[in-house]
Amino acid sequence: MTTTRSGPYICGLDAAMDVVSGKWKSLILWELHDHGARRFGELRRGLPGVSEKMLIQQLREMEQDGLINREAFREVPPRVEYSLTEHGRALNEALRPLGAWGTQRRDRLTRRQPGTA
Amino acid sequence: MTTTRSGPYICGLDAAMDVVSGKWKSLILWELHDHGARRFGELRRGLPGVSEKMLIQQLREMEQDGLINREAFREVPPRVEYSLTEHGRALNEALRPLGAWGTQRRDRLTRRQPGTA
DNA sequence: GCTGATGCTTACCAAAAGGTAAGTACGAAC
DNA sequence: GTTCGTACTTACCTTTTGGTAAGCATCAGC
Repeated sequence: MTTTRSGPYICGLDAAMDVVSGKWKSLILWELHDHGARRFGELRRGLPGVSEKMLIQQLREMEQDGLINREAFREVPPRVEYSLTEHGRALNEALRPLGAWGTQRRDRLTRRQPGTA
Repeated sequence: MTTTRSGPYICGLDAAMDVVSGKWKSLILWELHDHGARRFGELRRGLPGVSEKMLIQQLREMEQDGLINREAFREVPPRVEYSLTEHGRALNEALRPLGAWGTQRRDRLTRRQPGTA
């Protein structure tokens, strides 16, 4: 896929979910928001359990969707830095209430099923 | 699966995405928010393209996750009404900024690729 | 006793998403 | 010339998700 995704969206939420769904994307957004520019390897170490293939795949899609910037430095060994674009930062702000809701939900769950979470 | 989902969430966003991801869930939330209580058939007609299997599946998961109520009336032909719980309403509120962001994104896309969306 | 309406359930299949493991390119250090 | 570190790439496989189509249970109306 060489262009940005754009299904026949029914509503705005639809269009946002399309961009944000993907096992690691919200975590990548968070990581970049927290640390500013990060290298590929730093991201990999920051996301426990992600494989290189998955990480790159999600980064590429997010780049195509205009959420992040990729800057490659022509050095050896290579260095590549990822950072949020303006749209990415705005998305992160828009996700904040959802994150807060999720935190409350997680608290509810762990209080009721202490061993499961 | 008889209990609520609860993976080992990394952050609140994670926990929220788990509950909201699923092709029709955000649309169901929106539909219930818009119309209040709705019958199974009304929801099906309100979501263009959804199959009965998918609709029920998503409704069951959302019920288990405490987002919606299911009320069955013992009539013939049967009548079942779905409505948002308090948590469901709170989730909808938390999704509002994300929906707004998505609407902006959709507008950007349609302005730049007029035939694709 | 057949049809219709409603809300499911089931079996089976296709597509998409995700995971594993190995390989590549580059030059610097040894 | 072999090893190291970085950032990928590729082939192959498994798991998850979504879709299709048919069937079921109930009773009212005809």
